[in-house]
Amino acid sequence: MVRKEQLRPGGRSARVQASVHQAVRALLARHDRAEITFPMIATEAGVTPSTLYRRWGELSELLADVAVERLRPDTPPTDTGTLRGDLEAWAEQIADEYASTPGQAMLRDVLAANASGEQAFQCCVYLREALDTLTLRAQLRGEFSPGTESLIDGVMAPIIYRILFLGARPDEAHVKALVSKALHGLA
Amino acid sequence: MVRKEQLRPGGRSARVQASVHQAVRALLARHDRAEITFPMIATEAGVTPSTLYRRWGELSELLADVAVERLRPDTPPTDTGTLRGDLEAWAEQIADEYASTPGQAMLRDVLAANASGEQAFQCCVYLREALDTLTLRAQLRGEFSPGTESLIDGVMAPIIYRILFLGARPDEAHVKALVSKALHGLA
DNA sequence: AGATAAACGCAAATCCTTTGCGTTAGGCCG
DNA sequence: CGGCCTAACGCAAAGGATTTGCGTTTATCT
Repeated sequence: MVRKEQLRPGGRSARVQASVHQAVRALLARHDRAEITFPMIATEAGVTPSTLYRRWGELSELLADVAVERLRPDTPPTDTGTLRGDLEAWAEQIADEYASTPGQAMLRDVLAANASGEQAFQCCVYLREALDTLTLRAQLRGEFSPGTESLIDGVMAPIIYRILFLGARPDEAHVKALVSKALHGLA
Repeated sequence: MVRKEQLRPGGRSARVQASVHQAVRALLARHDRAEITFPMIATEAGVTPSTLYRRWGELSELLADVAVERLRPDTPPTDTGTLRGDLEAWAEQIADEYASTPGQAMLRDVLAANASGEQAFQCCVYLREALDTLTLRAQLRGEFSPGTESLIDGVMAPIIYRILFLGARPDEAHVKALVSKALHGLA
């Protein structure tokens, strides 16, 4: 039921969307997500509940929208001088972000809404773009990179898997081992 | 709100639980999961809705309970004679099962309920047990196995990651490559 | 067998969700 | 620039879902 494609880009629609997103962020800060409802968000945002029902359909869709926006990286991955260093630093950062309580909640929101949405895919695109950046950077240095797909399989997937199913991020040594193994496979 | 620990094991409680679980499976077979509600399940199971609300609290908890039961493997992984063969066959089977439409829905149910439950962990335990079996089997043959943790990182996590975030399982060649890489790392 | 409390059924009250209709205000074209 | 078209919204009523108090059933323990 997400209608981003046919949304009018400017004016009132945009204001409503911004107001609603901000309301969600504000409510997430002071309530358990299980308590949050459309009427609550509507009051906070100054709109009527029916607007939310028509535009987002389900609460999980709206929460996923907000989560994807929060998961979008604001800065490119830091440049440490080597692919190994870049990967280690970036993987640690992602692990911290996604394993935090709000991070885990955002991951779940994004996956729960996936039935009818594309948020999970978009979330995955962010990771892929970052890995593309690191790979390109490595190539410019003359280093060899195993490539984005291998890095997703070897580094990202294990980290995300452990966060989702075990509720805890792998420790620093484990992340380094994953990076080593991913870089070791090809060379 | 899951109270399995303090549930009375036998008698009426057990009958209600069985009836409710069966009702959920029946409803999942003929309705979209978005349409399913507690009152609907209650009617199908012959109980009152308040029983469901008190015992499971949220619909996602009940759906996750049913999903975990369905994801529990009924047979041990097939023995092909080599660890590589075992891993390939088992990974293919898991990929098929989890990537199917009901499989994806079950995965999402399990993860969505994780906020207050332990279903995701239990689901992960099944995979770990199967990998333990394969590792033990390999050791009895005199083969070397990289170990359960490495196999989770190298084979299971990438498969599950791609199913969850991309909505599609890796193809057969990709799975074989994952197994090869996992077995190649140590030796 | 009797006591105890968990689990359930029932029903009322509350809240969420859906939906029809009128109004507002972007976007577009003459 | 002015007017048309319709997406998006607000409002309110109707329909379900959820919660909760209370009495009853029944599993468990002594």
